[in-house]
Amino acid sequence: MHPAGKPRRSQPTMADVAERAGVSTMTVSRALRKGGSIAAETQRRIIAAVDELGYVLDQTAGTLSSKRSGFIAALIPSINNSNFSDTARGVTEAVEGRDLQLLLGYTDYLVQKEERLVESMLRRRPEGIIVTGGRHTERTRRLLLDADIPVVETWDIPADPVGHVVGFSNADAAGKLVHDLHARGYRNIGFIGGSSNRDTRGADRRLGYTRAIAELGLPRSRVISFGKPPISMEQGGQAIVHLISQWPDVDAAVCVSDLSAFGAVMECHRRGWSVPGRIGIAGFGDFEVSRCCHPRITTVSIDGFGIGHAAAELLLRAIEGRRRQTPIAPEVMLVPFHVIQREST
Amino acid sequence: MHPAGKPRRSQPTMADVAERAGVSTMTVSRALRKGGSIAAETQRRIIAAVDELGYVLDQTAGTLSSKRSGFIAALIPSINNSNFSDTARGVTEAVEGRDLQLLLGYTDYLVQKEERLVESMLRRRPEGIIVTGGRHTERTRRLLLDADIPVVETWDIPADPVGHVVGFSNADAAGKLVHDLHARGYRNIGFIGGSSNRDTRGADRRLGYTRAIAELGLPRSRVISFGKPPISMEQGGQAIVHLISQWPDVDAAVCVSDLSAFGAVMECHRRGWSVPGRIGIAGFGDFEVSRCCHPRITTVSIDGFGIGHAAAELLLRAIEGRRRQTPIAPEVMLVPFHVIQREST
DNA sequence: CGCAAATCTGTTATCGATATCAAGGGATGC
DNA sequence: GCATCCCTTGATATCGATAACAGATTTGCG
Repeated sequence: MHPAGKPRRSQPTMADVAERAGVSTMTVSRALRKGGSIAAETQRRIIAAVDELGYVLDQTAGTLSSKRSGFIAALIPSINNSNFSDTARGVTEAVEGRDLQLLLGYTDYLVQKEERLVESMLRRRPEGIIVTGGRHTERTRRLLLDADIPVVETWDIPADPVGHVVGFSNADAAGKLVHDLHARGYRNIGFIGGSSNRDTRGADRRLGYTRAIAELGLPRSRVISFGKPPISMEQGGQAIVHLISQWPDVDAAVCVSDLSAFGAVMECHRRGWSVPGRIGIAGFGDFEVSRCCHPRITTVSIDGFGIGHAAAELLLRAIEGRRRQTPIAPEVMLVPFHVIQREST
Repeated sequence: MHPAGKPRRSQPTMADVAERAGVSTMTVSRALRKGGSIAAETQRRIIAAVDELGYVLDQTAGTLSSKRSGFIAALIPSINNSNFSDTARGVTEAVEGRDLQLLLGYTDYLVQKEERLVESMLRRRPEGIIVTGGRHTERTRRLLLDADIPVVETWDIPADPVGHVVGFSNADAAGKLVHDLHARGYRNIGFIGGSSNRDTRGADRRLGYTRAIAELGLPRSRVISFGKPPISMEQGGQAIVHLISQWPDVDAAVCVSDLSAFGAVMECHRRGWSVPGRIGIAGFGDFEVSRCCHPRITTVSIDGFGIGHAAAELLLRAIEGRRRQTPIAPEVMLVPFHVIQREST
């Protein structure tokens, strides 16, 4: 692979390339980046030297001198949730083609972990950062503000945003779902969610449920809190059993996400409880599994990909604005949600 | 947030901290990293200065002078597949606590995209890299070899590994599944997969299926290739309809992954075809949906988390060995797979 | 033909940290 | 009491690229 007789001591540097091509490092630098003014012949020679040496640009050094790291950070709660992986894809696709790289981090729904991640991201001087939700530790807020880079919060409408926002009200969305169920005749509606507020969006959905129940004057709210959020399919199955045994008159269940809704539907199936005959079940998030299973599950559709894409576009505009010395004003972008009526209710 | 009357011009540097604490930058550097010899009182003063200034270490500069980037790269095909997200979690957890950060990339099952990703990762000089599968472009191989860092290939057993390996034979695993179905009395076994070899592991599974069919002397193989890999739940549902209409005597279907198997099972349900009465359906990967749906789906269980964890451990050992000037020899670690017999066959 | 503009390339300084070596000062040992 | 060692701190050089400016060459155009 390497020229014999000349043992490589370490990675070749730009100086090695420059020497081989008979030019200065500055010329090499220009040849390797678009937009540099350089003679075609010189460029050809340099590219050849790069190939022969197997040279790979050291972006670390470049970042230091140009003060542009060339990457943006995005933090999402979980890699396993298709809503957030859609968002990550949206960000990825929006960033594609630009000379920016995406660095992803997973907070595991924990604000403390978010704080550690934010700091370790900032150490690498991202040009912008996308976070999920509006609840952060005090120190996280301070870090984000002091970092002096554009910030976008997603999947939520924070009361006191750190920077820009691309999100929706989880409470309103869940409330809308409850109202729709009510309109279809359901009266004893329960809620299935996780047993802590760790998942703040889940907590907001429960809030929206409770509020809607009150608005509609329905009997006291029937809430099953089960398992560490985000709750799984399996836990959804267990929770529906609890719900029905605790309040036998329940005629519908709103689940904190499609995963638990799916688990609930399948468990009912297994026990011979008809869905929606015995009980209607609705989810949240419009995961593929809800579209595909039998019966198909009523849910709230959120365009996770769109959120990611819009957040990234907004971030890029903000970064661009800052580069041009014309910062843009903080924006709050509301994304729509839709209740999708399917076979399970 | 900032001290009034003293407008910040830019991010504070270590020199600012040093000045405020009345020490040299070298002392600040030592105070901020574990293991530096430093007086407790000095450290306290420095930490105080850091807090007051809101200083965040610039790791870019640190990387340049210490020649240690402090991160490892991992490339997986897709963020949406729970097998690979499990692997990513395994890597994350193995890396946690060490002073290493994980940078994830998604190849979208495309070797060309992998090549671009590898290069852009290498630009940032990772200390090691984990890739998925054993098929790469020539240039990717060269980049990885020239990079002179530990490499681990996962989820496969490459014929000619680039570095270390943590994987299993997808062909053998699929073959085992077919043999088990045969043992249970199935004779007309079909296969449902994607319509290209873009997903190399999927292609290997099809190969294992074809080989097993030949070994068992079963009638010619019935393969439905449907949709761009990785095929979705929805596509699995469409494929099973094709399979049955094309070969009405088929009595079992092996699906390239649990997602398509699930889609197939649900579609059968919808059409009133009993599973496994009319047809047995098996998947691959042991996704949560297969454990949870009704009927539960027979599948091949692979410990994706374990693969990630083991790959990271191996990589860390290799990195450590290299630091100590005692490189470790290339290792091939086989991970077990199990056919899990469930209700769908 | 001549001068200005455009194109291409090189020199020098610099980004912000850490490696390395050296030195000051107090504790310890004999 | 003096040498030795350890602990702590600092000075200087350096990592590998790019910014900014300047110089050299070519091109454009009246």
